[in-house]
Amino acid sequence: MPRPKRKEAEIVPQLDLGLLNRLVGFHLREAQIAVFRDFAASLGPLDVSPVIFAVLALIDGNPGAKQTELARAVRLDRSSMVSVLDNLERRELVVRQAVANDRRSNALQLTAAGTELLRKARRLVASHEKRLARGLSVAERAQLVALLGRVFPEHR
Amino acid sequence: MPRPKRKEAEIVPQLDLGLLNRLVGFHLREAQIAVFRDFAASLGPLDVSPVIFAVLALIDGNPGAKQTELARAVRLDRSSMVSVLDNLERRELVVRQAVANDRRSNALQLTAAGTELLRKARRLVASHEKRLARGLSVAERAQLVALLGRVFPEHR
DNA sequence: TATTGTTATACTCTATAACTATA
DNA sequence: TATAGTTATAGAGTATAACAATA
Repeated sequence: MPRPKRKEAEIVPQLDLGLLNRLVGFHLREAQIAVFRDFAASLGPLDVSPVIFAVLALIDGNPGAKQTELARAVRLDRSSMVSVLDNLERRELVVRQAVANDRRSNALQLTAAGTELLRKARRLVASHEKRLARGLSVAERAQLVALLGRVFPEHR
Repeated sequence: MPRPKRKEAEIVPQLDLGLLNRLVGFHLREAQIAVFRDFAASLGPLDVSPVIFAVLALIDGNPGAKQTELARAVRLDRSSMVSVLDNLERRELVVRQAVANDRRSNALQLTAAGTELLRKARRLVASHEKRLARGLSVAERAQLVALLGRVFPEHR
């Protein structure tokens, strides 16, 4: 059986990254671009972005949460959260419910469809996470999470 | 001397992050937002974004680099690199030079002003990096960089 | 045919400021 | 006065598709 012809090792000239190679910020951006693209490829068909996934998961874990609380948790401005929730409500995944004591606030709840979509999304996110950390052991992945959590802790 | 009145410990209700807390992608986004904001606060006055800094540093370390090579190195589309370089050329930080053998390509070079701006930017980036990793030891910071470099290695 | 740079275009994401209704 | 949600608006950043010049 003949050895399969080896594909030409396309020599793509790579630039010297120099000092960039030592910067946390640079690698953070690189990693985030790759992760975001894989996330989009995997969850895009469900029309679920990272922010939407986070919002659905947060409402699920904190039923009755207010818009401003959600906004703070995902680091968006209150006004930006409005369009996210408009989107989710239009898709009948979330409802804004009236709050008894405070007629200014909305209490957010998942609909049955929202819960169901979240269930599907969670499965896709789980395999996405597995993919992105394919080269890391379980301990290394946990350590990456821990180290990331210590970047600008004063901003949390 | 009277003990200074302690500031009220503002009790801000925090949502339960649930499974988000275990996701690399979630923490990556959190960290990047914080890092980007500090970068902008520090280098915004110089009108230097992360991409612009990377491009200046890359041209400095790879004089004569072509636009497409730069685009690949910072993970932008060729067409997006055009506006970045239009910006830098308008500010007389970079010049597009003709290439002898290939009349399709441009060879990028820093001007004296570009070199000088990069020098200032490097100093600001150095203190920015120090700030973001304030809570990490030197070894931990290096490990964070190493771990980030192993996220989606197949995309590099 | 393939590559380099370019243009026109459009889209996504997000913030700011000002408004309203409540508290 | 302060807060919750909203609206109108604008800006940054990026990609896609099509094109001309050149290889």
